[in-house]
This record gives sequence, structure tokens and C-alpha cells, in this order.
Amino acid sequence: MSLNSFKCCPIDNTFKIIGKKFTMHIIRNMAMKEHTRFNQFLDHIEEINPKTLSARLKEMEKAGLISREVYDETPIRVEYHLTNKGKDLQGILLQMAAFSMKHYPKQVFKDGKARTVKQVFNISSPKLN
Amino acid sequence: MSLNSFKCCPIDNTFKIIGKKFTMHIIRNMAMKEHTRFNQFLDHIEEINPKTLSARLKEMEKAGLISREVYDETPIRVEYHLTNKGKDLQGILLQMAAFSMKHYPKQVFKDGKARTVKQVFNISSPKLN
DNA sequence: CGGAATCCTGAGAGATACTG
DNA sequence: CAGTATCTCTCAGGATTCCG
Repeated sequence: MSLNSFKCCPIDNTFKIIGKKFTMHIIRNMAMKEHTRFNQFLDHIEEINPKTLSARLKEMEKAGLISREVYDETPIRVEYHLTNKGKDLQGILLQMAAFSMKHYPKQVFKDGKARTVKQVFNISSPKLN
Repeated sequence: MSLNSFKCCPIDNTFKIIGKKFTMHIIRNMAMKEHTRFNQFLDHIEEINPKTLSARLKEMEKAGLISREVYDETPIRVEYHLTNKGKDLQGILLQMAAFSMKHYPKQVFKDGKARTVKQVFNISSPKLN
């Protein structure tokens, strides 16, 4: 199976979906911290502002990475959840975590000692689809 | 092992290194097409221009992802190669490819049929460090 | 060949205030 | 609570030319 079977580059395509600032941070907080709500993201994502957060959430919903559900209570409640497609980004997320945990232990860990993803998240290598 | 051992987020840290436009494209061409030279990147990376390419290469060298070697011939020859650290980004690269190959087969493949990374690259899941 | 130097532009991000 | 509405502004990136 050769590279000739490609019409466009899958890496370029993926980058267009997740490459914008904060997109992976939102995915991270949904996948690893189980955050679901607007102000939760706003309060816990480094340096994000409501305008940008709103824009990212809309893009991600349009791309099918997340779902948006409105609960008509007072006060209103809106929850965002990862779709199965969004969950498939966890492989990228873990590889990203692994890279910094290996190469930047002093910045990443309080005690400065490197750890593996398996140690921290108790997870094994994500399958390649 | 809990999330409390983190000083800063490894995903955020990685994103700061590879999140800029074209960085992963350069890594891709080095890792998968064995490109090594300035004009090779310039000619084969979609929409890049010399100024941005130059900036990315410098950042990447400074970050220790690539090495720069000058061969004093006429005309001068300069080669860029992935360091071991740069090679450790291949796991992310493969996960990125896998995502689009699974979810966007019609955009990615000429025949529109999904393939796995294993089928295309004859490679198994990258290890998580 | 491998860039550096300019100049230019606009998308996108930041800050803040406001609203249903 | 979950967003809009402005308004400002920077700087990443594009286009082009030139240089050792």
C-alpha cells in the first residue's frame, strides 16, 4: 500500500481540525477532567476568554467532535460532551502528553522526575485505527 | 499516581512546541518523505513561503527537534535532520494520520475507502513513553 | 542554494461590558 | 449561566525582492 493512494494528506487534514489554539485544551478537559460546561472551561483553561471559547465550541460541534445539549432549567444548563469521533482524539492527546512527560519532566512535574503515560494515567498504548 | 503530580500541563506544553502552522508538516516531510533541504520543504509543503519556513526551522532547531548541518560546497548545501527528540513526535504524527484516515476517508483517499495506519504505513501502534 | 530584509494585511485573540 | 457585542490590537503569515 503506497503513499500514492492519498488524495490529500491526513495529517494536514487533522491539523486543520485540531490545530487552532485551545481546541485540544477543551478536548483535554472533557476527556480527562470530565468538564462539560461553559464556565467550567472558562475557569480552568489557561488564558481563554469567552469569545474565543464560544467560537471553538461552535467549530467543534460543527466538526462533529462534541455534542451540545440544552437543559431548560433556571438557570439554564448547557452541557458539552465528546462524541465518539471526539473521543478518537484521545490517542493524539496521550501521545502529546507522553512527549512532554519524557522530554520536559522538570517543567511538567513538581518533583521534576519523568513518568510514563502508563504510570500517570494507568493506560496502555492507544490503538491505531 | 494522580494528576496532582503535575506542575504544568504536558499537553499544553507540547502544543506550544508543535502547535504552530507548518511545524508538523515539516516533521512529516522529514519523517515520512526523508526531505532534508530548504527548497525541498518549500516546494512540497502546501502554501508555505520562505519567511515562515525559515522561522519554523529556527524554532525547531532551538527546541532541539532538528539539527542543521552546513556543507561548504558551491552551491552551498544545508541539511536538516530530525534529532531523536524530533523522532519522538512520530507517535503524534501517526495518531493524527489515523484520525483522518478513519473519519475522513473520502477526503483523504483517492478511492474514498478507509484504510488503517497499519495497512498504509505497515507499522504498529507507537509506544507511549 | 539558502536564506534575509521589507512591507503589508487580516484573522484571530484579549479585554470588558452587557443580556436573555 | 451561557453566552453576545464591541473595540482594540498584535503579530503570524503572505508576497516580493535581494544577497552571499
